[in-house]
Amino acid sequence: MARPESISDEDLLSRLAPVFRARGYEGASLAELSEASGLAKAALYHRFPDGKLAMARAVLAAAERQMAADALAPAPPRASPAERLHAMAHGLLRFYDGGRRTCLVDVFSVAGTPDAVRADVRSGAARWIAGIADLLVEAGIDPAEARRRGEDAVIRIEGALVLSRALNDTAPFERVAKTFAADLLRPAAAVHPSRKETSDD
Amino acid sequence: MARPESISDEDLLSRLAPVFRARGYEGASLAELSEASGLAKAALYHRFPDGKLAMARAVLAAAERQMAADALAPAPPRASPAERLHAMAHGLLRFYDGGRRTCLVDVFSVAGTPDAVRADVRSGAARWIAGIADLLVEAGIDPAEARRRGEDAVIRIEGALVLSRALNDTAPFERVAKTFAADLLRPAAAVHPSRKETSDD
DNA sequence: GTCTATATTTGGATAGAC
DNA sequence: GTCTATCCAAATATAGAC
Repeated sequence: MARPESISDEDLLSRLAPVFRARGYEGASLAELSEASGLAKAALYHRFPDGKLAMARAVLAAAERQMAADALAPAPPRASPAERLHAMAHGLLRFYDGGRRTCLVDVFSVAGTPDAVRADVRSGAARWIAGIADLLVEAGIDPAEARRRGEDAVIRIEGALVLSRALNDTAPFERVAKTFAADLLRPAAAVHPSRKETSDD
Repeated sequence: MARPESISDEDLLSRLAPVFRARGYEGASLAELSEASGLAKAALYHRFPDGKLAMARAVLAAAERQMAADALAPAPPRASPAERLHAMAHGLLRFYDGGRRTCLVDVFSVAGTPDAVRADVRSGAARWIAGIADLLVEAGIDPAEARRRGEDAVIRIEGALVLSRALNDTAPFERVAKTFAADLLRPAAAVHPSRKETSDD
């Protein structure tokens, strides 16, 4: 521990990520990032010449890779869509630590975050939705409906994370995870036979 | 414009609110708050001796009042639950500017926000859920189920706001608002007869 | 490749004039 | 009740030794 030893990029990102997750882009100070990583500020600038901006983008990219591994494709592609969706729900519970972890899509999309990061968030969220929709299409769901349900899935995940955080109670997120697969595979929606689509305003 | 004229508390809060909404607690700087309000920093401290903390709490309290007026009780109490829920959906669209406005429950619940503000958010979110649940009970829904649906409503609202912000597209929020009333009043849920509740992990 | 030390700007908050 | 001017701490970022 006496000598400065190099830390791998992967390890480094895994230590920086919790700071960005918890504090958001603006809230994550270099002092905190330095302490969390065990590297002095100048060393962080050596690894990330573009500073905090580059750190945030790298953390976001790593999160997307981990999400893809943990949640989008944890079950073998040969498994049934239902099995894969249950595996996805399980992966989401792990990825978000049962609802205690903040989602970067949430904290990095607020104003004040640099545009480059926000653009990454936008494309990442779109890929996330598309990934879920693809799975639902494989399950025999109409593409347009699959797209809607992919959005619904992300909406429920993000909303449950916000509510669990606000209430300081993981129950909402756990409940959403529990009904995740069934909600996405529910029958043809049977939309209110007598009033098709609610025609308000 | 020559003489300093007093501004009403209500007007003042309505000018401070967008800054907190857009930037969150930490992101909202006194420089921005000063510019948005038209008051010098020292004048803001005269109005709010406890500084930014007091401003945030006052803005949050005002938002809760406006939410109560716009969304929770815009339709006459005599109206049917379905009518009141449609009115609520309409009020939500207005309150969140069609999905362009951030929710304070989201941005004020992140770490870095003072505990006093986070506590306000927690109780406010709980009241919000309870308000919706009460309405559903009046509609004849079982109290436990009404509570769940109240949480679901807030989850969908918060999630849709996050997604609309992340994608820079109001469509997700608009879609949630459109199906809001019908989703909350849907039939008995008919929960997956053959596998009650998904027994994973 | 990491460190200590520092430059520079911006943050929240105050003093005191009017 | 608002202003200008200022204080001090913390922010991002860099210089230069090792």
